[in-house]
Amino acid sequence: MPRADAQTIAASLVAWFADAARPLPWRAADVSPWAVLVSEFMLQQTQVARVVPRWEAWIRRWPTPSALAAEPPSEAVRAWDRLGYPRRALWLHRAAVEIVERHGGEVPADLDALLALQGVGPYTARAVAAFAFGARHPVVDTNTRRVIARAVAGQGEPGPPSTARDLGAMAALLPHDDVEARAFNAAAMELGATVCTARTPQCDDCPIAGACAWRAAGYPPYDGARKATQARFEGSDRQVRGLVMRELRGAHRPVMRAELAALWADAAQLDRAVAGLVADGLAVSDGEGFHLPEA
DNA sequence: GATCCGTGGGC
DNA sequence: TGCCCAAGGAT
Repeated sequence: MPRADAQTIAASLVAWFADAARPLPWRAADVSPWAVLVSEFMLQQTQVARVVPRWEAWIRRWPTPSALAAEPPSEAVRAWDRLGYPRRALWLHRAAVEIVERHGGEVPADLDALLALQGVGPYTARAVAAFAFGARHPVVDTNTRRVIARAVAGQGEPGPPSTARDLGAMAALLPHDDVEARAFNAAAMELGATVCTARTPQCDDCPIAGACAWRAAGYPPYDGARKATQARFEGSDRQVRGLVMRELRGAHRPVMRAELAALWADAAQLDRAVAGLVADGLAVSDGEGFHLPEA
C-alpha cells in the first residue's frame, strides 16, 4: 500500500478514536504502568466487560507490583476469580515478583525487559510500552489483525497469525509521530472491537469505509487458510480443570481426592486434569490434600 | 506451526 | 440452541 494511503487510514482512525473511544478505566490519564500491565494480562483472550470489575478490585487491593509480590500466589488466583485461564493469575504474580527483583518494583519501559517477564509476550510487551510509556511500537492484537486484513489486504479474515508478518504490516501503517502512533495503535484495536467485528461488521459506521480494500472489492468471502478451531469445551479436560480450580479457590483448606470425585464422574480424566494443574503450579498436593500454591 | 489452556457473551 | 470467538502466551 502506498504511504499516502497508509497515512489516510491512520489519520482517519486517529480522528475517529478521539470521539469514539470507550472510557475504559485503564485508559484514564492517571493510571500507572502497573495498572496497564494488569489490564493487558486480564484482557488476554477475555472480553472487556468481564475484565472491568476484576481489574478495579485488583488495582484497589494491589496498587503496585510490590503489593502483589508480598502475597502468596493463592491470593492472586482467588482474586482472579472466574476470568478464565488461571495460569495468567500465576504468571502475573510471578511477573510482579520479577519486577520487584529485577526492576526495583517499577514496571520496565524497555521492550526486551517487558518481554522477559513471565506471561508477557509480543502483544502485551508492546501494548505496555506503547500505552503506558508512549513508545512508538506497532501493537497487534486480534482486532488489529482483522482491520488490516480487511482494509489493507482486502480479505474478510486475517488468517493464521504470524508475529513477524503482523508486526511488519502494522509498522507500515504506523504514523511517525509518537503521540499519533500511540493513538493509532489503540484506534485500530478499538475499531476491530466495536465496528470491524468478526461476526457482523458495522461498515456503515466505519470511519475508513472509503479506504477499505475489502469493501471496494465487494466483500469477497474469505477463502484462505483458517485458524484452527477451538476444541469442544463440554467434556474437555479444560472443563474439568475449571471445576477443580473453582473448588480449590472456594476451599480455604486442603481438599481430599475423594472430595474432588464429586466434581466429575470419569475418574481417569479427573486424575489427568488434577495432575495437569499440579504440573502447571496451580494446585499443590501434600499429605492433607490439594490446595492453591502458597509460595 | 499446532495445541493446549477457562469462562462466558452474542447471535 | 449450539457455535464462534474473545486486547495471547507457552510449549
